[in-house]
Amino acid sequence: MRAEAVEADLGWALGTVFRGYLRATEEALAGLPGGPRGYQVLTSAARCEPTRQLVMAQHLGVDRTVMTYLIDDLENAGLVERRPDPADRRARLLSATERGLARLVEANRAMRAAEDRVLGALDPRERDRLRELLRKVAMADAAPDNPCAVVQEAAALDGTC
Amino acid sequence: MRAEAVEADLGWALGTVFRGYLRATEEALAGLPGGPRGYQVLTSAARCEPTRQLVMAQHLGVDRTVMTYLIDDLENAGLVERRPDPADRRARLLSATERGLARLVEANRAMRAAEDRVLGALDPRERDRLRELLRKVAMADAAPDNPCAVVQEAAALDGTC
DNA sequence: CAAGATGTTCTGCCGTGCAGACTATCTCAT
DNA sequence: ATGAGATAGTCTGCACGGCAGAACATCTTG
Repeated sequence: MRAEAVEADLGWALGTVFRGYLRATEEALAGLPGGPRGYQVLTSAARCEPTRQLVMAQHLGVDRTVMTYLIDDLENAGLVERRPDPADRRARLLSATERGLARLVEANRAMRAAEDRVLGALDPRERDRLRELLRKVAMADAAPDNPCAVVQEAAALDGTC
Repeated sequence: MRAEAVEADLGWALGTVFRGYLRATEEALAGLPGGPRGYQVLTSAARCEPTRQLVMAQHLGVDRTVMTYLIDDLENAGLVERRPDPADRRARLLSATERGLARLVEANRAMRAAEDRVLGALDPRERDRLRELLRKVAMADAAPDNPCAVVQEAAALDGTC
């Protein structure tokens, strides 16, 4: 016996799909500060209640120090807004501006198409399954101590703020 | 309506899972030059026929220039071997040494455990499904013009060299 | 044999993650 | 109330990896 193929390696598949995703979305997010990361920050900032920088950074897997200038760029573009938290003036609450929301709607449309292009090898049923499984793993990984995230998300999904 | 949650974003899920993978495997691959990338190179080098650097780099999504010192490190550790291709002396053929194969077997064992830890939120059936779907997307993305990769892999998997 | 293409390596630039320091603010114990 | 320690955000400096471009050896084609 020699060895197994790289294609069987989870890391290879993850990395390849991730790179494909980055490639496919870079044109969909052209002009948006921060690229995919900026898109995720903007999406998070568009939630019902404003979120603190650090909480958001941890949830998105972005370093604190990177978060600073990532938000700087988005703020300079007029897409998000930083406000001191009245309950803790050390913290800054992040929320999307009207312009940011409009830009997000536009970006969402482009992203749908890009994501479908990434998953082009799968039929619609498989795509949903893959999204679901990835999300399940990611949720468990991102918030082992924060079960309310699921509730928050459900509330956000049906649009009731 | 405000917006959808980040958790619904494919990029967020992919990134989070990918980071979780890197975190989980870094101890499994401790001491192996290049970390996950080195592991993939070593796995690829352990194939039946030696492969050219550039071909391998493209398949693994590694930059040419990075591939150079990645292989340098693995070669210095005595795990892989560079030889000029007799058919084209510009190219270098990469193959794993005996020591590299032994190290790979050891690494594979540790990686199995690490990968299962990453997918801990899924039951065995779901894990297989996720691997399968990811692999399908990755294969289509990595080799849109190289259908024989599947055959090569099948040959490698059953150990017939 | 000349001209262009290709594989590998090297150099330099940039974006990103990370560690550490610093300021402003909060919390808690006394 | 007040002082000690913790925390949010920012800034600086370092390291690693991707990327562009050049250099060199070699192959291929006319």
